[in-house]
Amino acid sequence: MKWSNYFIPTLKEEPIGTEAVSHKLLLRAGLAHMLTSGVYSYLPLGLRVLSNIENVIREEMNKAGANELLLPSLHPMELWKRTGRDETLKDVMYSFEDGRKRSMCLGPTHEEIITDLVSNFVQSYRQLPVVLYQIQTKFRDELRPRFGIVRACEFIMKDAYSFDRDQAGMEKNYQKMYEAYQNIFKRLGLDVVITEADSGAMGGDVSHEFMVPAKIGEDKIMVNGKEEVAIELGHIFQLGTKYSKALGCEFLDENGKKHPIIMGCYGIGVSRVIAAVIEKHNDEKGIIWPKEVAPFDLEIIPLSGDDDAEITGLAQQLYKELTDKGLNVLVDDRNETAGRKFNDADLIGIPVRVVLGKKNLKEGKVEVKRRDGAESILVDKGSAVEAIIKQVV
RNA sequence: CGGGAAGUAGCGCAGUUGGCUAGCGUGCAUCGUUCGGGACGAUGAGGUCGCGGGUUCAAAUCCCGCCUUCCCGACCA
Repeated sequence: MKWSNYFIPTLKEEPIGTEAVSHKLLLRAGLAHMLTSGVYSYLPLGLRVLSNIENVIREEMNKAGANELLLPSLHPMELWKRTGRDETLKDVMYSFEDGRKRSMCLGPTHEEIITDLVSNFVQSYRQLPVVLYQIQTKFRDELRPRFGIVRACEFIMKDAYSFDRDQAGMEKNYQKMYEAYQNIFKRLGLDVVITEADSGAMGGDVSHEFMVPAKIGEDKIMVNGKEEVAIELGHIFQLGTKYSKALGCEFLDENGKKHPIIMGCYGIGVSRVIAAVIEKHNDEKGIIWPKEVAPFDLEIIPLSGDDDAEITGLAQQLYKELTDKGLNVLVDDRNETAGRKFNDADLIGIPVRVVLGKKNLKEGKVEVKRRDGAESILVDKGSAVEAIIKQVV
């Protein structure tokens, strides 16, 4: 990708009304833009990061045996009345009457919807277990949105639901999800602290939260004697039969006897993960993306203010060869000064930077530098591709 | 929803004891010189001073009401 063809509106100055480091960098690096309090647009670079996070989650969910689907955001209130959550979640629900005078809401979560769906198709123990998940926008009327995308009125969540015939089966799926979550956060470069938690409005007996200690946390946890604030990124619940009973989601056993399905649900605040990753991976110059999250694998910076044909040509050649090897490459081909390119590169935090400059090229060398390391290395132009790949991997 | 702070050019800010054509930095446009850490010069475009009302010869500035945003608290991925 050429920078000149890509929309990366970086900001030189700190945006007003930002406190958290991750919030400042989210906006300065051109990842997102606020439409109104608690509502954000994801710009091309931010969308790449979001997609990377989603894909890590997808891989681990699929590995754990869950199937992806997509549920609607627009719900009839009728379904929510059947579990009584039209009342318990009243304050956070965006609800309204539509043109046909139907009472509707925008989904703040999806237990009711998925349970209703499964009840339509599952009748027998032979069809169980079923584990489904989606990655979708949730709507919550937050009175106080916070720290940019950390607590927003519209945010992206991965929510999975398991349906089993008995407690043992549900606990098995719960354990699989627990392990999948550990893998996900590890791959995303986050050290999570797992705590037993209160199930709150979700219901059920057992639940665990996946927390990342960070300054902008909204929850207080004990890290195993000291109190720390942390961001809640994931929460898994053993729901039991609360929703299946209320919505008639039942199956027949071997003896033709009817039972409510035993459920579990498993959420990750996907958009919130971006903030957590930035919060944990930055320095005074900008973001330092972990490999799996980074919007590009590497950035090539040709310093060819005078339209130097050798530098421009080498940039094109490296771009092609590295792209052919399957890497995502960003080339800062803008007609900007070196200082500006370097500062923007540090800000957007691509893991590896390759600088093509006159002085080094005279010696037949190009510079390769990792964003997370201080020392740059000089490599022969001829063997640059191999040397660069070594740094990326 | 309680407490605090703030709204002036795309962005960051100054101006607020009422007074001339509302200013600075940055960004943007054009031209020239630059080109390894946010370069320099010249010219230029860009404003319902958050909104509405009031006081006054005169309001960005004073008064009243409202809106919006951020931070702390209570509540949730």
